[in-house]
Amino acid sequence: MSPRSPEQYEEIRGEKKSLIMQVALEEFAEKGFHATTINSISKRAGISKGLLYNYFKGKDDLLSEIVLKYIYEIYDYFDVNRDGHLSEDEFEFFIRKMALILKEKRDFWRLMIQVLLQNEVREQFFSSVTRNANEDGPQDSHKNDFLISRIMKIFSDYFERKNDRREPGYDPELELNMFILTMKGFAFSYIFTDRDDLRFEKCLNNIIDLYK
Amino acid sequence: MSPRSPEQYEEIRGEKKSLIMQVALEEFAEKGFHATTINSISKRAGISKGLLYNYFKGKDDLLSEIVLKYIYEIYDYFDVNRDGHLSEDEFEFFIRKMALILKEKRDFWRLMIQVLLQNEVREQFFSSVTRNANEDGPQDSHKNDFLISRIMKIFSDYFERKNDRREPGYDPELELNMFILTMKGFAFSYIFTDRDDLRFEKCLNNIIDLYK
Amino acid sequence: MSPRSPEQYEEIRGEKKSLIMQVALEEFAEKGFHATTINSISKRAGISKGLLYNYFKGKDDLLSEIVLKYIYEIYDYFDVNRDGHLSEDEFEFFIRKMALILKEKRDFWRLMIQVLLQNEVREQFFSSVTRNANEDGPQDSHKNDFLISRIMKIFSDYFERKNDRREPGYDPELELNMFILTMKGFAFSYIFTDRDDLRFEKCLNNIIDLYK
Amino acid sequence: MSPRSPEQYEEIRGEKKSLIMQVALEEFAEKGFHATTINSISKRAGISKGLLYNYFKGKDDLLSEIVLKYIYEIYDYFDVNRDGHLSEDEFEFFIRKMALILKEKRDFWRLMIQVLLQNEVREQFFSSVTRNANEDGPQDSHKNDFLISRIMKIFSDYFERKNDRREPGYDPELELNMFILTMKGFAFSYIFTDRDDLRFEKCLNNIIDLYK
DNA sequence: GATGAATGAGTATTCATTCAT
DNA sequence: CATGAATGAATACTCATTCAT
Repeated sequence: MSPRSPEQYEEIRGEKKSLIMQVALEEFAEKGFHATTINSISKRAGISKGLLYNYFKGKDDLLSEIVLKYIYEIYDYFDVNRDGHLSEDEFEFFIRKMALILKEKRDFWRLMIQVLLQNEVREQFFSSVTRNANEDGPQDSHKNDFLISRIMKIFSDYFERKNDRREPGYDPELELNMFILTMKGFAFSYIFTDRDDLRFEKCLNNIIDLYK
Repeated sequence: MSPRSPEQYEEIRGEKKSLIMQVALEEFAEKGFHATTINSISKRAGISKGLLYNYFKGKDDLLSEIVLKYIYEIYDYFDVNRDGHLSEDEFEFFIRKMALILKEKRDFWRLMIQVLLQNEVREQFFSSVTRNANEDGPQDSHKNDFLISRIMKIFSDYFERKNDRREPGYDPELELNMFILTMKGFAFSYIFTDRDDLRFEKCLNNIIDLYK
Repeated sequence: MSPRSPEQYEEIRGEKKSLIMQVALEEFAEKGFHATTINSISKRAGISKGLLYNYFKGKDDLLSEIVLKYIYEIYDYFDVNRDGHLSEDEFEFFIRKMALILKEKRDFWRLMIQVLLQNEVREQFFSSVTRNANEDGPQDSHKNDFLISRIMKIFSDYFERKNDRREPGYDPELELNMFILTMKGFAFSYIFTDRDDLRFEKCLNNIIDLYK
Repeated sequence: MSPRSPEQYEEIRGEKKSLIMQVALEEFAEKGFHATTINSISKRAGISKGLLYNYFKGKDDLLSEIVLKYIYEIYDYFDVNRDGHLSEDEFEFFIRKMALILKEKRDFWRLMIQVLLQNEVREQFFSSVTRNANEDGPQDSHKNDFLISRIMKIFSDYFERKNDRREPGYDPELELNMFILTMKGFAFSYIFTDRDDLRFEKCLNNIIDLYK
């Protein structure tokens, strides 16, 4: 007789929203953002089209909520709020964690690549990131950049520190860039492959050997 | 006022077709395949919608013709019909050529990534390739695979040959995979960046140093 | 903690209903009937959508209840249940009262115009009215007509009576029609203007001078 | 075999566009803007929904094109580009022309009232008009105002001139406002009535008698 | 070859209304 | 009484494709 409590409503909303985002992510990853219809998402989620619009303003809003949610999740994964110092063991841990995230959030990365392929979006997102990481100046912590540039800075410092105890020809900036490039190669190979592959494990070990 | 010869007609047809494909590629790369309309393509090409359908069966046909055309172009770039033997100098030449192609055909690669993101397409395309390249058996020359697997085979042989004169721990298959992975990293970094970057040149030299 | 008496419940119901109708009228007047959503009404009234359906069968029902309520209010304003005789002073009082009602119920009139713009509704509403007023026969007191036609009849009689003491060319029916027409002009000018305007007062006085 | 000439295409476009606007106006006038569907318009015009969007950007664009078209038509009707001087005969001609336009464009006026009922739109449209007309200063011929304010100025001048030869109590501004008000009353009465009515002719004559 | 008007199936989105709690 | 999640029919709008000229 009596209506649900606000907490009950909040819980229902939270669960439904999660469900929709999960289902939508899968569809987006499989078929692409544009090729995925609101219809198929709601069908697959077992809800009506209208309900989806109770939770999201539209298809674009759904997309950006998904992207933001996962970015924050990944951010939390790395617990970036540490002292900023990366030991060699932590470095290895980091790399293996990255591989794990690639595996567990493969759908998200596929979606992310689609997003980054659109010219306008890409620039806001990535451009400033690498630039910030290579600079020594105080971090310019704009909202968007903050998450990734923070990680980049930690790696930049890591390779800078290795500079001290290496041979003269060692170029820390080149080393950083090559490391990032190699990780991107690993990531994209992984994302574009469906099944798990024994070779990836070997490559990962090799990358750690090379840059640790 | 004399009527054009059949050859002239053929040439006109060829040029128009090329123009349309060129324009379509740019639009696809900029806005994505689904977000690009036949209307905008024909407008930008300065022709009518109807005429486009004189040259292509439909939007999908336009896409696959573009993809095939560029794949063949890239294939020709490498002049793969050689003896299959790759010297160290040829290896370096190859890598630099690849970088050049990335630069000149950036639009194509952006489109290609979109294509490969669609699950069904991806599998037909890439999966068999790397497997073939790692096998010694006679080449399985299916249409699609042939082009890329042929190149892969040449690289596979290259690293196999280096095995003979290196230290005991050398693993040619791992070396091949790491090389491919690194090149992919280089490629994706390049594709997703708009402006040319000094760092890419340094990275390229480093890659050559590492794997030549 | 004692349960409310039935009377209290009834009072609460009445107040809630009034609140909803008041809010709905404002929204209808501002944005138009179709452009106003049940959602915005209930939000603005501080209640749930469901509750609104406890008081009204639907959006249409809400509309017609509003229209009827205000018509009766206006009817009461004029206290039409008099003897039907209109003195000159009462005539002036009437006109000024009309102006007052226009001012105080501006939202209602804006809604009313929307209603009358729909073909089907308009006919039921206004057509018979003026005809009735011009006829001498016994009033055809259909529900809808009754309210307005009663007023019209009073005015008709008023101008008929003036006929007796005026010059030969005096046409009471024309005078009635011109008076109604002028009042309509005044009304519409007023309704379509947001701010109060000094000129309206002057015009009103002029109208009274002309037809009193 | 050969395609239509640009002129032929232009002709087809023009006719179709007119047809759609005509039909849309009727529907808008009958059922109201919001209650009219693109579907019903296209059905009634005997075309597909898609075609409508070849000619108009959307429902709103369709509306504003209709409104503008008729405003310009009405403007032309009055041939306002005269010397600005209105003789008594021209005054009468003007009034009768207005009545004619009301009759012939009744659908348009019904639509116009709907438009003016929306708060934002109304202000841009009418507010500046009457103000401009009452001022003596040089006309501020902003785009929107120009059409109507020009007409208003002519009437304003007309009543100003009558001031010279009338008795002392004559107030030209009041006379102008009363005239406008009366014409509005005539217009609205006319617009809200379906059939033609003998009484309107009588009223019109009376108005001319009063203000000529 | 070439044009662009015309189609219609498909898509995102809205909103009155219902109903379990 | 009261709530707001849930529904689904309806609606504006898009776009690949066809076809008469």
